[in-house]
Parts: sequence; C-alpha cells; structure tokens
Amino acid sequence: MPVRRTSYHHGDLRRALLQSAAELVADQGVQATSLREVARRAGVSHAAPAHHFGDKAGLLAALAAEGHRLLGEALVAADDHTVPPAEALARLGSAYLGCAARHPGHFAVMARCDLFDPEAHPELLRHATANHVRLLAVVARARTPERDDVHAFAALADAAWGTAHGLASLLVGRVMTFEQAESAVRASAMRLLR
Amino acid sequence: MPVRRTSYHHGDLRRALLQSAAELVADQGVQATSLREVARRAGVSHAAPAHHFGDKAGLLAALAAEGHRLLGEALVAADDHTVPPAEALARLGSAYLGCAARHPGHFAVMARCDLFDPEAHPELLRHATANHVRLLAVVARARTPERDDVHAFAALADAAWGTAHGLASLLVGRVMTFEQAESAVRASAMRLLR
DNA sequence: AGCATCATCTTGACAATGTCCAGATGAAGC
DNA sequence: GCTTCATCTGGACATTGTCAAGATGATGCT
Repeated sequence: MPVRRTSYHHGDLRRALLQSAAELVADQGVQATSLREVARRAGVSHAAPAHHFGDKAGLLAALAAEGHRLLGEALVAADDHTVPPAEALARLGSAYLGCAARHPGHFAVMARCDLFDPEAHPELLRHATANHVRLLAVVARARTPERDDVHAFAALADAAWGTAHGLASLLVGRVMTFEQAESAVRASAMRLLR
Repeated sequence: MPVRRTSYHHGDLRRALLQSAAELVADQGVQATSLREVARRAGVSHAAPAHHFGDKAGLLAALAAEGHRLLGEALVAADDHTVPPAEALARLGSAYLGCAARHPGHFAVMARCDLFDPEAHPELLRHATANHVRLLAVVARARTPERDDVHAFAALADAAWGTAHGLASLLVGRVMTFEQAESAVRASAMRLLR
C-alpha cells in the first residue's frame, strides 16, 4: 500500500524503506522481495533506495544490522547476573527466540552471508560480534577454576550459538511453533551448563 | 561451462540440471543462481528446465529432496545401536554436518521454506520426515521407564534438531569451520542425553 | 535577502531473469 | 511406415536490479 506524500523529499525515507523491507521479507520471503516493491510501498520511485543503500545487498545488510541491534537490546534486557549460568543462558535463548518471533523479517536476512558481504558493513559486523560476545560471557560464567578447558568451553559456546540460531531459523521458517522452540532452547541451555 | 551435446535429446537432463544447480548454489549462493545459467551449464536452452521441474521453485525443491535423500543415507550409515544413546546422537550429528559439508548446494536450499512449498512436493516431505523420525528414534533410546516425561523428550529432540540444523547452517554459510561445528554438536549431544 | 551547493528523489534506459507459448525433433509403440 | 507424445527449442512478455542524467528543494554562505 503506497504512502501518500506531499513534499518532494520524503523526510525519513531510510527508515520507511527498512520498515517496508522488513514487512515484505516477513510475509513474502527474501526471494520474493524486490527493491522496486519496497520502493512502491514506501511511495517513492523505483530508484530511490539506491541512494540510501547502494544496491539490494546494501538494503538487506542494513536490515540485518538493524536486526542485530534489536537482538542486542533484547539480550541485554534479558541478561540476569543473579541467577545461575544455566538459567541465565535459558533466558538469553528465550529472548533470542522472542526477538526472532517479533522481527521475522530481520531474522530472515541475519546470518545469511550469501545475501551480502558482512565484511563490507562495519556496523553490521560490530553489532553481530557484540551479540556473540554477550553469549560467550554467559557461557563463561559457568567456568570454574577446576574445570576450565578452553576447547570444551568454546565447543559449549558454539553449541549454544548453533542451537539458538537453528531454532530461531526453524521458528521463522514456521517449521516449529514458538512454544516448541522455547522449550527446546531451555532444555538445551539447562543441560549445556550443567 | 556449457556441455557439448550431439543428439537433440539430452538423455539425462534432469540429473544434469540438478548437478549444475547444486554447483551453482554452492559457490554463488541461492540468490545468485538463475534457471537460465543452470540451463546454460547443462548445455540446453533456457526453457528446458521448466519441462522437468515446472518452475524455479520446482528445481530448488527437487534439489532439497535429493539433499534429504543423501542425508538419510548418511544418517542410516552413521547410526550404531551398540553405543550409548549420547554417543549415537553425537555420531548422527557428526554425520549431519559431514553431509552438509559434502553437499553445500543441497543444504543451502533444505529447510528454506520461503523458496518453495514443501507440501507441494511429496517426495521431499517423505524424505524430510523420515530423517526427523531417525533423529527422534535415537533420542528416544535415552528414555528410561522412570524418566519418560513426553514433553521433556520432545523438547530434547527439538533441541537436537535445532542444534544440528543451526550448526549445519553456520557451517555452510562459512561462519564456522567444520572442526568447530563438530566439536559443538558432539558437546551438545553428550550433554543433551546425559 | 540572494545565491550556490549538494543531498535527495525522479525519469528513462538497458541487460538479465522467470514464465508462457507455438513449434521442432526424434524415440517408442502399433 | 505411421502415429503419438515426451523432450527440447526459440521467441515473446512483464518484471527486476542497476546505471546515468536531470529535477527538486533544503542548507549554509555572503
């Protein structure tokens, strides 16, 4: 649904385009979303997005970056140092899934390196690594002096990462329900960190 | 690289197209693979694939179905009833990742429900559910009479599924190395089933 | 104020793509 | 030998991503 616009300049086209893109990706899939349709929904000409994002990969990368930013906020809000590490990881995983469910359009392009080159977008890279560090930090809290094999903990962190990513992917792809994914991520977290 | 062909009829075009598609997806990504380029690599006209697969979604669905078939073979070969359930699950996960590493083109389209409609392709659905059942069977082996809460085991099975899927996805997306992913899936399997 | 500058957005163009259609080819069955 | 039909070709069309040139108006300078 094209948006009526009185002035020649849009005002906040970048945000409008990102929103249109998120909606389109969410209910049509990445494959079916076109730059021209995104522009159409924002009520601008077909070439307008190019000025803000360069090309299609740029738009999707910006969407992914915004997704990582939203995820970061959700992870920070969910983190709780007062509970045992296992419970903390479970809450982080739950927040991860909740964010994915709330922003399916964003999650559909995050961690899809075939759509764009992450190295070319510093902000995306910054938010993504920040989130990775947040996960590592929680897993690291389960380390004890007598058991701190570096490799074992790296494997645990990777397992937690892969689990959250995989369940979110299955959730966004409508292969699982939210309840299913959340039970699974909680069961996994509880067993990964004792 | 187009293939020279003497006769008008190709002979085994369906297989040739699937192979070209797998190669193309593997090193260019799904987004960058076109039906016309697949046809070009197989040395046929641009409209030839339509006769075998209907449309682009049909070709990708067929590729996914073949991937699930290959995965099924790998899982069956890796399953071992003589080892404890946890070790059996670890081997299944390792086989999952090995198959993903060997057939990156296939795995890039499997579990991507936005590319095609799984319900419209019975063979794909059949192979996919068969693999799911194989996973469930191994997890179910860890059930004991005194501990068999149905919900808990469903959560465990979903966790194992999500972990394998997520790590395979990160592996194919070159976000992780094979060694990283395998260590992670093993660590996860060992802790999920005690 | 008037003017220049420049980011922003539009318009038009081009090659490439997915999909449809009529037709050419040749293998298989009678 | 003839028919039938699956297989593949070639052309067409709408749509897409991208580029180049121009229109618009907000901003800052004098």
